[in-house]
Amino acid sequence: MKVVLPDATELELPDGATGLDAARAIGPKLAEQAVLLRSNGSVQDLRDPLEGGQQIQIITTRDTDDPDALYVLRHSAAHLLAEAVRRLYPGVKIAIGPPIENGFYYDFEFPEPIREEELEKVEAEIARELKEGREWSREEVDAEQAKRIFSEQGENYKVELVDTADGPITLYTQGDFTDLCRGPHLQNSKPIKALKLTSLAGAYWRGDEHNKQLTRIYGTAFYSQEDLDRHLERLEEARKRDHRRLGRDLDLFHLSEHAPGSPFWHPKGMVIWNALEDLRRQENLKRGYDEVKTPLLYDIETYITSGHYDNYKENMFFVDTGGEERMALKPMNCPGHMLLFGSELRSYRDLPIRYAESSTLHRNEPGGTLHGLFRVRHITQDDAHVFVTEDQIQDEIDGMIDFVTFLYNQFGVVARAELSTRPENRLGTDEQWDRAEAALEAALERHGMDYVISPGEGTFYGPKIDLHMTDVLGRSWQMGTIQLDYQMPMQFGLTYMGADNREHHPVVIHRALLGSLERFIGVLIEHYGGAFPFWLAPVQVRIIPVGETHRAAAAEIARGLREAGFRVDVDERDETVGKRIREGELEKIPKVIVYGDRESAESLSVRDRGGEQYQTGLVDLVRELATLRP
RNA sequence: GCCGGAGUAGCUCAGCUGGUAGAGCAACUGCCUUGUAAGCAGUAGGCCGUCGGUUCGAGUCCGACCUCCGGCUCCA
Repeated sequence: MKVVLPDATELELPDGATGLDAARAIGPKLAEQAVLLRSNGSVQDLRDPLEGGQQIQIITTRDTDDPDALYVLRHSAAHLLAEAVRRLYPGVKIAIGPPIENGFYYDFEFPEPIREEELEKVEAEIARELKEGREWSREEVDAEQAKRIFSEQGENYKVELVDTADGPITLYTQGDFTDLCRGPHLQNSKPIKALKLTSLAGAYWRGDEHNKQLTRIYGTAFYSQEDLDRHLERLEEARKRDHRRLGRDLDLFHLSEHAPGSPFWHPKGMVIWNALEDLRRQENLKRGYDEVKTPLLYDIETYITSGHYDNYKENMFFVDTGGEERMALKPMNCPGHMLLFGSELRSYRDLPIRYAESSTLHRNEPGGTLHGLFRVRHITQDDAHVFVTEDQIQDEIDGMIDFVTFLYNQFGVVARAELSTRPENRLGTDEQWDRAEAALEAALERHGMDYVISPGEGTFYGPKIDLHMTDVLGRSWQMGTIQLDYQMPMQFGLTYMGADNREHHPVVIHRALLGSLERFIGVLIEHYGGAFPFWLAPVQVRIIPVGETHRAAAAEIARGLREAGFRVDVDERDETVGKRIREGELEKIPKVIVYGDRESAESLSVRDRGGEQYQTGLVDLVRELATLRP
């Protein structure tokens, strides 16, 4: 048979030859360095037989940055971890151990809980394995055989995996350790030049909290020590952009144990908050939304009607009013907006009705989930509920996608869109779902947005589009959401009078575009690394008078800039110019003006963030700064 | 909520096997009169997260709780 190499030449091989055979045919060095085979974009184990006509590419230990090469390396590293743990902890059961972005993990059920300091011991055992060297062999077996092997070893998790596996069952063996595994794996452990166990965590078997919680050991591995060092450096750099750290360093906000999950916004953080609010308000008005304000506290009856009492109680804060009655803080704006819509007779001529509101929501998020500004209990969404007829859905969704694209473009942030479709348990007719899903998808298509479909992940009341962004440590957070809802208007008995002189239920679209202001600001802080663009910067211009005698003139310049609408402060502390410049730089202020004997209002000395300097007059500076506003 | 880790000055962190707490930066005071990323000196600052226990004695050992950090689950 013949296979095709990357340079389009053909290689003649005997039938049944493997990737490794192909590598040997090309050269012994290549065979030695080979780690896996890529064929038409998918990866394949070197020990797999090839098919005639197949396009092949041999990936080697020199492809140290190739994601697939790292993947296979880390997958094999995970097996070394499992072998080590099994040797050190008799009675341990092994579950699964895949490679992940930036590393790998393996889940175990330990007979006795283990502590983080024991990882060193495990690491030492792996080092010993690496020193001895391990070779992987691959074997294909049938399900019965595999189950027998693993039940003899008492590995019930593996037995369960075999039961749910599809396709051929493969086993990989290194030394005296055999694992159920799809592969691919390295030929041997030589390419693993750097390996580090990073953390210990609990993880539910099959990701289901009703199942037993296993112990997960995380680690990472590289083709060289330098690569590992670089990776650790990158992590360190990422931590410097962490919004929690920058929030304190730049004096934007703080969190207190007296109000867990509820940020205290400092004056400088409030500047950014208000800039977002201004943008939101201005655009909402342009796009036909009406701003409303509805109560924070409602009686339980309201939440029973909305379904929150049955479905969301665990996450709500209840308030004892002193008498019989209990009330609850709103976790969402929808019940209020339903009551508002229902407070008057509505005509089809009134629709769409677009209620926008960004008041405070409270959600009692579980303690272990709180996280800086990304997961809070005090939530402020740029929320809106739009009441439409079915015919208006398409245009309305379209407008929302346009809106959200506009907003994200203001900051140069990119979100990943996800379309969640009808779940098993749902309300409404299939025809309604067909139309609703089609409307969402058409809007995404029309705007040329990349999106993935999550089948069955819609809410029980309708499909939705969610927008996700990633933080500085690679964690994904949901930002904006657009949800179609046929049900809540019915629960609240909302109607409008149609052109046919009959009552109809409106459809409601729940939508938050930035998502929560808290989370969005968290993303912005990390996105800019604290160096906000001029229009968002809490302090836009700082003036540093060189000496005491320059303070009056500096104050005068500051007054002029403030009158022109800029945020200016003057650092007239009795510190050296060098020190004050350094601090301005650390505070990431976009423009620093040094004012001394050589300067005048006609000739100012301006320093850009980063160190670039130029001379300009006050009038020209005002003109320049005005162009930096959106 | 679950698993692991951590809470010492405003911030970053030292504090050994138990013997009454320390540095740098910040703050304050004085000197210097400052020119594009840290001038010099001094002073002050701590219920060692909270509560309980062991001990002659606890920052240090044990327990509970609170908060934070890394995961899991859940979510904007």
